[in-house]
Amino acid sequence: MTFLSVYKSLFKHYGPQYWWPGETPFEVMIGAVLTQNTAWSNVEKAIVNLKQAKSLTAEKIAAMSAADLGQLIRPAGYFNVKAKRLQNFCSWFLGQGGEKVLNNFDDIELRNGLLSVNGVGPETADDMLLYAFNRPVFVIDAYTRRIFLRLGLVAGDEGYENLRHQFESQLSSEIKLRDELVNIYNEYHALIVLHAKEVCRKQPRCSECCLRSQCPAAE
DNA sequence: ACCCAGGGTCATA
DNA sequence: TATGACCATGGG
Repeated sequence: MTFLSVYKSLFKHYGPQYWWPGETPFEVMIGAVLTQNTAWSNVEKAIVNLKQAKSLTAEKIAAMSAADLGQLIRPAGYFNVKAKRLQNFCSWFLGQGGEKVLNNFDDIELRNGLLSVNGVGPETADDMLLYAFNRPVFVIDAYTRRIFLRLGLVAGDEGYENLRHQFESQLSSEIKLRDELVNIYNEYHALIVLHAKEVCRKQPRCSECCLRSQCPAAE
């Protein structure tokens, strides 16, 4: 059993997800911060507010007061913390020269830059790298840990980087074309989130799970 | 009324 | 390095 075979099962069962939900790369970046430990339905409301206020740009977010920004993103929760984080990110984004310049950074350089922003941790940075910048990074989240621990493919207590490299080294050894690898990382993470939310939670019956033939925990 | 959600930072030991 | 406290809204 491999990471690739699990991916194939999920893809066959659910089909492509075409993530990330967002109209522009910048919207994806903002959504990545807003969705930290928060349901996506709440993030959507915050993004609608930002759009209605015509404030979904790095310039506007960096310039407005933290209090005003906090009110706009309030439905996303932790609004005081996230207002500051969004401003930290937008200041950095503008300081680097914006999207045009950042697109020329290599993968490592861009990842380190994102991680240097206070409020952007490994998962948020990888969401941005994969879904806004189309870079080949595998996103690890709580769902990924749970599912693959259950499948017996990981120990479960590895650090973030360790786990990410496990997925990346194995998948990149099987998929040679960069664009194809990016596409698989993109769909894979989306499928993991979908599977965890829509199936494991609502319908925790192994006999109905599309991964049952690969899962030691299934009857 | 309770539980959790597509994390991250900071203060302690 | 490794825990714990803290942040906060909205849906099930």
